[in-house]
Amino acid sequence: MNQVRETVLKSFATAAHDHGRCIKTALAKAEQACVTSGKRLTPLRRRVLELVWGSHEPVKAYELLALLGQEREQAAPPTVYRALDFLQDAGLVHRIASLNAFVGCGEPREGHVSQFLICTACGTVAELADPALSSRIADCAERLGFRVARETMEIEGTCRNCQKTGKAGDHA
Amino acid sequence: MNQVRETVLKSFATAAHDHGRCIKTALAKAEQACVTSGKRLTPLRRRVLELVWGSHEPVKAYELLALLGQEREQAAPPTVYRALDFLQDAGLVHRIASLNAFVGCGEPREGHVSQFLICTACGTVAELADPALSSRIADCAERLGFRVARETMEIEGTCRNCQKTGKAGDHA
DNA sequence: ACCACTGGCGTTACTTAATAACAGACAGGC
DNA sequence: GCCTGTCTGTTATTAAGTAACGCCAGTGGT
Repeated sequence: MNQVRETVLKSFATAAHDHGRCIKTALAKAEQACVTSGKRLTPLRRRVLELVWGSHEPVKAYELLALLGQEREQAAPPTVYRALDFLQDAGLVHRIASLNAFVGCGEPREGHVSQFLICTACGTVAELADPALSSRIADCAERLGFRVARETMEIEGTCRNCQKTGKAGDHA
Repeated sequence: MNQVRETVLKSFATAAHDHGRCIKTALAKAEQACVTSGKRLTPLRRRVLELVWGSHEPVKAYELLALLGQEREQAAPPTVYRALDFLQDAGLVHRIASLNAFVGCGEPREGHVSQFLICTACGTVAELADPALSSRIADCAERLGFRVARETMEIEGTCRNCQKTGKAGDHA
């Protein structure tokens, strides 16, 4: 059985970790990824990415819109949705369908799988990248002649911290 | 490795299967389940369930609303959403988050897992219930001290039929 | 230098999705 | 009868997402 990826451990250690640094790293990686793949990380897109990375909690499109509205006159829905579309295509953010929200992706790579643990108490989201899961899915699908294009896995529950502190907030 | 459940095979065999019968069975099971658990499957709720079972394709809330509107004067969003909420709680329908849509559940049971194969060509959805997948998820989660409450798995791709016929419709 | 083409963005308007809050109806227990 | 809770009707509003059009800056060809 495979080692569970470090990404996850990091993300749930929110109390401890230096998030400013976390954002910087993410932005740097993103920039790098765009250079490599010839995609244009414009100021607007960069800023949206930065805002998404504001926390490890999923951010809603209209929240982003409001944030953008504070710093520039012009901010309509398409502004933010277009940026988000780009970022998704580039593998820099993931959309969490069950929450209608977005989170930054720590390991930009196109065609990336999308497996998340979502703590409904604190709202934190951790990305999982378990090859065993993916391959099990592939097995099931193949047996049915189904060709997999995209997998979405969103697991809600309570993270270790929130179990300890008995939190029960409603970030569902 | 476990046998993949029959449910799936049935659902993708849409061309062949007698859907009228399929609905009837589902409704009967639902009624039974409600009796057993002391829940009230009112005429409205029953009708909504029936409409959801109209096909094996996911149905949108506002489509249901329109259908309801044809047969009764009064049909506002809450009408249909409340019915859907009830049906979800009772485990009679599933919500497919990535599509904002609903499908009937062939095996009503509360706390049911939710694993779907979604054909983006024909729109058909098949429910998967693979214990191995669930247990692998549980493993990953446990290792991180994460307590799983609900799992959502939505796998998009192309079903066997559509691969053969080369269909490429956009039921994404 | 000029032109055409493209991609990114601004803007307006609209559709779809979902929920809040309040009011009436109705059923069952006492 | 009356109280209580649950189901439904109704109105209004918020959130989410998309369509369509036009401008402009950069790029590449001639």
